Amino acid sequence: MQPKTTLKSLAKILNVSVSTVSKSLGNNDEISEETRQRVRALANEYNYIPNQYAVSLRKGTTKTIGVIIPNILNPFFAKVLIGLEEVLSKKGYHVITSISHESTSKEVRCIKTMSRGFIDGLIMCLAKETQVSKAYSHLDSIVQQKLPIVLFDRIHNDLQCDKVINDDYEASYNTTTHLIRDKGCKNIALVSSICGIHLGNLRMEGYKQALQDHGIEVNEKYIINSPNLTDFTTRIPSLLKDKTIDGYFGVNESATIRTINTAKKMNYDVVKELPIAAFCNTSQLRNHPSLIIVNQHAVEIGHKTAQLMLDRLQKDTRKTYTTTTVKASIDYKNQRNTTYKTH
Amino acid sequence: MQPKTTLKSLAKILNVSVSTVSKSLGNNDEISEETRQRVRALANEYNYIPNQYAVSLRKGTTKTIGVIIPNILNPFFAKVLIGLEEVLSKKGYHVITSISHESTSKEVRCIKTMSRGFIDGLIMCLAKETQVSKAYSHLDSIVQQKLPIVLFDRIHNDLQCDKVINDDYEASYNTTTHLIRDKGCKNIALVSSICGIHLGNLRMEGYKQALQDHGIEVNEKYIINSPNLTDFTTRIPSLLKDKTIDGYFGVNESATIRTINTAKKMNYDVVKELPIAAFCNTSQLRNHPSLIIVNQHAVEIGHKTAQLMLDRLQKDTRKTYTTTTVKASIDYKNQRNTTYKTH
DNA sequence: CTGAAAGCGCTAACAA
DNA sequence: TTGTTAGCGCTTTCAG
Repeated sequence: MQPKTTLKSLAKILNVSVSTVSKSLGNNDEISEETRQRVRALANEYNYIPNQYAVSLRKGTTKTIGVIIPNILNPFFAKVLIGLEEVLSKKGYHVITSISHESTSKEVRCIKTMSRGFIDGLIMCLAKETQVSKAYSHLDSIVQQKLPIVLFDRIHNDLQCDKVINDDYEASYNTTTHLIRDKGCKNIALVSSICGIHLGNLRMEGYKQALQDHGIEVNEKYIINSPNLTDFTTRIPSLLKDKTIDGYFGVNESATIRTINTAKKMNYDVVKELPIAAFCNTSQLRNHPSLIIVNQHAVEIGHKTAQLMLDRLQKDTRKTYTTTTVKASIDYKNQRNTTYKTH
Repeated sequence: MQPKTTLKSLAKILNVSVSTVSKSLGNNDEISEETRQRVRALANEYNYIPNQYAVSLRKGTTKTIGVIIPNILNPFFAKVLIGLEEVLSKKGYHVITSISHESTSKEVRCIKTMSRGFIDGLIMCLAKETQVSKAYSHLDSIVQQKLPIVLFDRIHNDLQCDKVINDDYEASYNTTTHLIRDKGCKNIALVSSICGIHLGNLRMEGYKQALQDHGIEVNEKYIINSPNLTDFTTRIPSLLKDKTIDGYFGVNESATIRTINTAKKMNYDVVKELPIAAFCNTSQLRNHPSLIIVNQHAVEIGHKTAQLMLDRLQKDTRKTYTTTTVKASIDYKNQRNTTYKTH
């Protein structure tokens, strides 16, 4: 290691006290303009960067936000992360990211490492296992510690914190309606591998309600709803062979991909033959010429989530927690309909 | 904030000194077994977690590794990240990630924030802009600071540090050979959007050499090599219309996706009609029934990179730097041929 | 076996 | 306008 540039070393060179240097760098007007300039010049020359650990220890604030996401390979989460970073880093916050790999125990571990001393706030999306088993006790302990927390996408309603979600029910309802009204579909198959996750259930309900509101009976034969992608291997082929089906709705990305690829293996290009709508963030699928994309506006979810965290960090006296909905839009005309609704 | 559990607070309760508590928790045998147990029990009860910032400040070591990747939406990088985390977190290291968005100035900013006080070592993949402009001076300053650094995938040969790469030239050579020998291709089109990146050039050379070695002349008409994806929009259609082409080689993922989707828009299912080989990490493409996948073994690149960092952190007296090659394999038979070669 | 004390680099009262 | 001092939470000599 090179002899590190610290306040002390700068002070020595300039023959002033450490606190003078500290104040100068903080542009404190207790210090004469002249001294401030001398200090700044030298600090610059020596490429001085304050030691974040010392600052944090002293100030009791860390200027870093922890983020826990379930799966980095899902581009939805990658995009949210980009959005988070954009607004957080602009405000001088660092972002440290951990991945729970959809497991509750990993989630607990991540929280434990981050939650004391290390971060000022926690942003997270619940692991699948956590939502399915409804084991939320590890979250309570964060709230008790008064560590600000913002949940996004997969939330736990009872937790006292800010939340950001999609309008999953409405988006699903509208998409199904679009397939019925504009595409003339009557027998719409639904594929989902997020059974058990709350937003998965909402999307399912939106689909069913839209069918009913248009006088179409729900047919369980047309629905694959299993958390296990391997179930798909056996069930998709029979679905695809059912020629009464005249439209598809992929309620999540991996289920959609699995369906399309299985079809390809059977030498059947579903996307070309039938209208397919899907929640989707992969560029691969998004650029697909004929897919009807449900755009979740992941980056904006990141922005909104980060903003809520920032607000909370500034004025945590405010006791009311908000749930913000970022509306998904259907990109069948390449249009963007993003609007926020706070309640 | 709840009154925080610190060494001090535990010491007070137990009526011992802070240092006794500290040593007990460190399982120091200066302290009697009995006392150690009492301390451990209480620490457990109060859910004590040491303040990382204080520890780092005191020890002069941070137990965190900074990672800079160019683009989180590229699943190759996401997978490397997973690999890095797996081995680093097992050794008690935290990982903080920043994204350079392929820009040199962002890269400089990331390095600046991380490089003093904050991290023990830096793992990075160069931004496209950095490689194209060959502006490497910001890296020299890290080396001067004696901060351990490991480069992966897109490296800078002259930098004195450990490196992990794919055998890009050979992988490309072998893939092209496979298309020629096993698939009977003679006129193989190549698409690339990583022109200017060193490994992009290597893959290009591997392709050309394989052609020549099999007595096939390189035809520039068959090659799209532009850093700009929008160029593809104009050039791909004429490529696709050229019926003398009997095989495709996608030298990177986004170029491949763009090509396949453009074909689809033209109602032409290339993948079904012709052999297509591609460097690829997206599950969407990977599961594609008839694609010939060049598997880069991204997760293992992460493992290897992390291991090199760990080694360097332990015994940095060793002066020689190694470049490790993780061999890519061609998954045309769903086989896995991963081997390492260190030179 | 246990404790007192110093100090990592920084900030912020309080003195001068 | 500048400097002195105390202390954030922790580890680690050194003394008892």
